[in-house]
Amino acid sequence: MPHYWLMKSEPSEVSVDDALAAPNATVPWTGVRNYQARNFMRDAMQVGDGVLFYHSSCAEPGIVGIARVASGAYTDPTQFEADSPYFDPGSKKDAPRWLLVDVQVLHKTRNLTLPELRAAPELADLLVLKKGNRLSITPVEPRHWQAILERIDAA
DNA sequence: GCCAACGTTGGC
DNA sequence: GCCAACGTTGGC
Repeated sequence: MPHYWLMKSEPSEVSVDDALAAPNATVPWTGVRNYQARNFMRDAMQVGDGVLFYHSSCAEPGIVGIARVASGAYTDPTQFEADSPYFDPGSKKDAPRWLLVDVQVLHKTRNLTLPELRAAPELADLLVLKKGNRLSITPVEPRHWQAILERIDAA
């Protein structure tokens, strides 16, 4: 039983176009520094899970691509790189604190914007739309996944 | 740039 | 274990 996820990326860091341009359209999802998001990757994600690629902190936030989980969780190397913005001096090599998965973009979509998502009654319970939500990785229910695919094709 | 909301830290 | 202070996220 596959799971579905929404994963946020700042396009100024890694946009969907950046990901598509990478070898095999696959990028390591570096920089997750939140325990809940890490635990999703570690405990629940499986290779092949569906991913909604979301652009955050930009002019037009929204879902911009369909992707898949392309690896199991493994150590995020940037936590040990002193010159990285994701450096974590508290993480030890023999007990890494942070993990990542590889994400493969399958195709771009039109930008299904945040206002559109908010306007869709069937998406009222989508976690990323909840007030105060800051999680960079959230699970997506199958009915929401389906509704979002339909919304992308519509319009 | 502002600010609401949330997570983390650290003193006690 | 509590909670105030602080830092970060992310939409606007």
